[in-house]
Amino acid sequence: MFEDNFKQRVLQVLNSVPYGKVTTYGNIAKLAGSPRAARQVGAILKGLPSDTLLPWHRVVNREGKIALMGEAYKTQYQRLIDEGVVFNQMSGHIDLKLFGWMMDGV
DNA sequence: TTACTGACTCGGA
DNA sequence: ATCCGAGCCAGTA
Repeated sequence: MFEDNFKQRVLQVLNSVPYGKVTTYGNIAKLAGSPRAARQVGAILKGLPSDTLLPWHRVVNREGKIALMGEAYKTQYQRLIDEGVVFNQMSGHIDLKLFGWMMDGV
């Protein structure tokens, strides 16, 4: 009945992350009802089709850094830049105080 | 059914 | 700040 799959709820939360903002794997897991299932969020994003309309690039780790490597990193980085998200050039992290969406510290 | 995996997170050194 | 070890839990085999 009303107990949707964890995956479906994660996708729903992800779809509500606003343009120009970012959130963390752990935060999405919490909003989806499983605070400790951050790793599953990553696994779900990994399985998304390349042509998905979901804003998967707005998800970073708790340090405000992109969890991907190589080409995928560049893709996510560029898409965030296009949305106006600012990266600290020295450390490569995003200031979650400014760009974080529904984060605890805010 | 059990065992292993990992786009994560946290606490301690 | 960095590094390391352990916990977590939904998929997958």
